[in-house]
Amino acid sequence: MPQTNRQGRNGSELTMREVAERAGVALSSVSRVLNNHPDVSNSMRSRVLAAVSELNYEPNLIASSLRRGSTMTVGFIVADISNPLFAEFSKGAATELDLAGYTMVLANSEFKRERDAQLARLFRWRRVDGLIVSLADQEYPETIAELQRLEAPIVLFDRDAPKLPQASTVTADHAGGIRRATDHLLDLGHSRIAMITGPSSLRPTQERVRGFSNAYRARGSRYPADLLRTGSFDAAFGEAATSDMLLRQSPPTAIISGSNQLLVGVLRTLHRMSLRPGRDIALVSCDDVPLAELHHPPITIVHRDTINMGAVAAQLLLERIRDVDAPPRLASVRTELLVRDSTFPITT
Amino acid sequence: MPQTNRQGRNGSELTMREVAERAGVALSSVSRVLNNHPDVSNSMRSRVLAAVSELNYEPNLIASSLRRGSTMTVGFIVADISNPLFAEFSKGAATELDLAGYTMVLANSEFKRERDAQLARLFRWRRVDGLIVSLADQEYPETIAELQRLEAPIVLFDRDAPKLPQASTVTADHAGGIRRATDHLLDLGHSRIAMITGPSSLRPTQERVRGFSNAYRARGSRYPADLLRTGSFDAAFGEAATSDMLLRQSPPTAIISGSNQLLVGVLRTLHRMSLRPGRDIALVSCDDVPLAELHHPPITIVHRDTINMGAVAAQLLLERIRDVDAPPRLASVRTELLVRDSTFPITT
DNA sequence: TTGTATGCGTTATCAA
DNA sequence: TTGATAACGCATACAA
Repeated sequence: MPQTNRQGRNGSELTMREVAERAGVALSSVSRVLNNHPDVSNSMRSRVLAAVSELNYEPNLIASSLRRGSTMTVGFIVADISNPLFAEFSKGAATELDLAGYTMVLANSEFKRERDAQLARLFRWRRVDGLIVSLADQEYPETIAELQRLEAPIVLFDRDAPKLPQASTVTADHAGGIRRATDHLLDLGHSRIAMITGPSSLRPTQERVRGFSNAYRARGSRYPADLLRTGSFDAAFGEAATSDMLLRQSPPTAIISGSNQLLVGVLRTLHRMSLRPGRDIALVSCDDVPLAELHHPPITIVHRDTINMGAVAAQLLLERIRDVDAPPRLASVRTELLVRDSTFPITT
Repeated sequence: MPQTNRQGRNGSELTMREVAERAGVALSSVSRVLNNHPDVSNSMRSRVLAAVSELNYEPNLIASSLRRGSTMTVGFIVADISNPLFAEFSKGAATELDLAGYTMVLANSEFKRERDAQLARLFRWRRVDGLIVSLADQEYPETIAELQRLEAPIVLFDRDAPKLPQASTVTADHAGGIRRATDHLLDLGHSRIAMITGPSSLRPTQERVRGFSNAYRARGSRYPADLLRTGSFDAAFGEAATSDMLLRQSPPTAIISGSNQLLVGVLRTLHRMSLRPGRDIALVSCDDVPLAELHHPPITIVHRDTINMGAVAAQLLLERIRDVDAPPRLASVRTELLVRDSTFPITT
């Protein structure tokens, strides 16, 4: 005999079967009542519900998922769950999904592309109804292959993946934000502007570089290629890159940091070198966090509504879960420049 | 030619049945091979695996869960997923659970106690194999009732719940940390020390108050009750409480903030009042975040290893998932005082 | 070592 | 409107 024990009188799980017996009706009727099927009489409904509460019956969502073919579950693969920014994305998404009755499963790739692929497979095996992915590497073939095999809808979170044309995408206007930041600095008289940002293979980086370049080009010049550093999103990279650039013969007079984590590294180096933002060097970073607001002086920021961005991702996904034929969509969240005291006119 | 789509020919799912047919063996043999059952011949293994890869078979974890009675899934209810601290707890837990083959489902109560209860029920219905909970309210009867009905093991995360004696608990030595922080301030000559911390109904708050009180009592005095403010963990409360206290006739000369979020509020008020920590007022906060490290001046912190705390929670849970008879355990993570420039000797 | 057969708890189809 | 019954895909007791 296959043995399973949960609750219930004799050690086996309390199921609809017992409820049906108690109410003196058929198993199928219990199911209908519990699923609000239209064709149930009031007397049937009350008899069943009485039995349900007497026995303290609890539905088994696993069995339900198997039978229905849908798990009411959505996966979200993020690159770094401990980054408060990702935490806010996931909060926005989770709130929206909850409202629709979906449970979000959050997974962390730790910026490892192999992990992306693994997780995509695991989610497929778990039969999620949809997937939101902020890939560690938007080109990695294994990951793309795994995602292509997924029949559930996909939303790419701030990533480009031409090989996944069936996916919806949510992004932020990084190019516009950095364009405004660069214009702001150029207007203040800075010409040696450094930009330190993430991996060059990721959309946010590509967009930021584009915005940076556009600002210079609009003035008939080219951006200083020696002052552009792409690499990764972590503090250590920000720290090293800042150090490097400031030790040059002609150091930058302004720095643009491409993320909150990079900002931590940039500030570590500046503090170590006793350079004060807003006085000795101009500083702009991306995404508003307490550190930026409460730093002395407060730091100028390219801001976006992170909670909302998560919510939009969830909406795009739900749209396609509900309507299989809905075409993939692209949504972009706007950015805005919050000018604070870390940027100042250069005096030559 | 391996079929690339996991849907079978007729649109229905590709199952072990097809694999068995393709390999010319019984359905059960496929299952045995895939589950590494000891009694399988090498020839059987290779035949089955060949068919599996030819057909691109993918297991259905939902069906497997139903049959096995275990979902290889663990729930984690946190009060505020967007707080970087909780994000780190969950990262530590997820990493540990992953290693053991479990998938973590993170849920956010937003510090709403009704949400705790709802989520506990949902997780029960989803048949999670275990649950880690950082309750919004450790007394709320509905939540306690829901948790009591869960037959899967529970780990309380930095919470006390005497009504749940079957649960393991992981906590941090908040009392010791605050005791050291208070001693530090008293040694520096401060006597009007304010403490602003979370809800008085939660363990961390209770422990902090205890540590605060102990420090004074060890010196034969009592802590200044008018300077203790408990309330909530958010920045708004920190901002208001700080404001209140500083506008009194005899304001504190030092402030202890009970969380990273409260710190944000405290600093907002101090900045607004142009009071500089480390010069005009001494400041200690709990949990090291970039803001504390990179603030000017850097802020003295009661530190704990958050990632590790998450990992320990996962370990306690796995211990009881694997051995049903294992007794509940209590683990405590140590805290340490990181003395920085925000604390200084008072000059009267 | 392998095959046969059953049931996990639910939903959906079909008659009644 | 209700009831009987057949899947959903898999893992296991048992027979061979």
